[in-house]
Amino acid sequence: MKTDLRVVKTKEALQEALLILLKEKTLNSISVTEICLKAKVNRGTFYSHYGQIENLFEEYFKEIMKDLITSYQEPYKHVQILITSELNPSTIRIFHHIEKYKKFYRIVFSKNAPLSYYYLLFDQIKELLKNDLALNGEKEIDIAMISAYQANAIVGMVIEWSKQDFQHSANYLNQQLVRILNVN
Amino acid sequence: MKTDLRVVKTKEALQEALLILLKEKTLNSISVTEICLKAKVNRGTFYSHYGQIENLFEEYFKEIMKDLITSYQEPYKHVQILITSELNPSTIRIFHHIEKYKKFYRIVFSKNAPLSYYYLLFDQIKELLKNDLALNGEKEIDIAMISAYQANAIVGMVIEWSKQDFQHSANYLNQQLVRILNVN
DNA sequence: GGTTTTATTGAACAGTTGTTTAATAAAAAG
DNA sequence: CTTTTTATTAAACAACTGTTCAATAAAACC
Repeated sequence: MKTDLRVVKTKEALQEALLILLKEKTLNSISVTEICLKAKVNRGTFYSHYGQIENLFEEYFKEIMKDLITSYQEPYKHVQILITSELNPSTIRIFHHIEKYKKFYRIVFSKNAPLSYYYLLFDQIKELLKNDLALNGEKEIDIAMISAYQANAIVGMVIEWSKQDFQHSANYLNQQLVRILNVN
Repeated sequence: MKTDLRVVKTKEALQEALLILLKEKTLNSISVTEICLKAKVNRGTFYSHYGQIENLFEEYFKEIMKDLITSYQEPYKHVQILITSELNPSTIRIFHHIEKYKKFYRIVFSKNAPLSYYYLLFDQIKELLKNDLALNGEKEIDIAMISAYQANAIVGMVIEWSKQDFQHSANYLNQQLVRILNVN
């Protein structure tokens, strides 16, 4: 099962066309026709690969998710002493990753973005946190539930952050997270 | 500034048409043309009021949000065996409300639903929780952040719940929430 | 009840959508 | 290099979109 070169080419062309158009206008003012025109790809070909523009963006967003994983796993390095013992230091990197790609997260968190983008982020953070999850003999806890709880709590902060157009620094978010966790 | 009777009538007609169509097919297979045909309303009139179908559903969803508020504020009755350590009396009402309207929350949490629905729910829960928020002299905590954190944590559980098509009971969700809060 | 204001209508518009078809061109396989 | 396989293309399709316009009808106002 090789990947046909033609497929790779057209997908790349469509990806790039979308990125170019996103610099000029908003995601849902962009039409399929327009993307295909810029990518020099037949409209039928677009539909056979993606079906809708959202799926094209989603494919790009998956690349960004890869950066989230590596960012999360990369320990300390960029952190300036800050940390308390209460906070899992890896968590820290999530906010920095988002700050780095805030241009795209503005789209992800915009009102008419489909939930599918949100879910990609949510599922990824859930997965990352799940590995670090230490349940001290709490047998009755539904792992899926507590992971969803913790992951989405962090995304909640990001939503708040995005609503203020990412004015705060990533470090501020970390600081707040530490304090919130200490309240409980 | 009175509300013109004609406006009320057309909006009601459009609302009802949407609800009827939602029983037959999914939200994004429904066209504006179709709604207007069923509502006996001119397409131009639809556009002058809503612009897109999502806004029509949003208006309906706001009605459901009113139920969330009254549900949350109404004193708790439905439980037979009341174990105080296992019950979080305020949040259980949120879970019951969602269970009651799960038919609509399936739409709200579907992959291609716009984030705007999510935000309506999130903002409402945030608001409800904010009133009950007791910060014991934690001056440095950003109220907006901790509210977003807590509200979205609960919504996170609901996402997980919806991904299992609301198979669990509202009581199960609440039980889990209590246990999760005790871990911290 | 008569007048004024304003929401709704119908019709038309160019443009987009999503799908399908046979023809073509490009890659893979031998 | 030749054959086979398969992705892409162009063209055409009915349907839907979003917008605009003057004409009409229905409320609001006094």
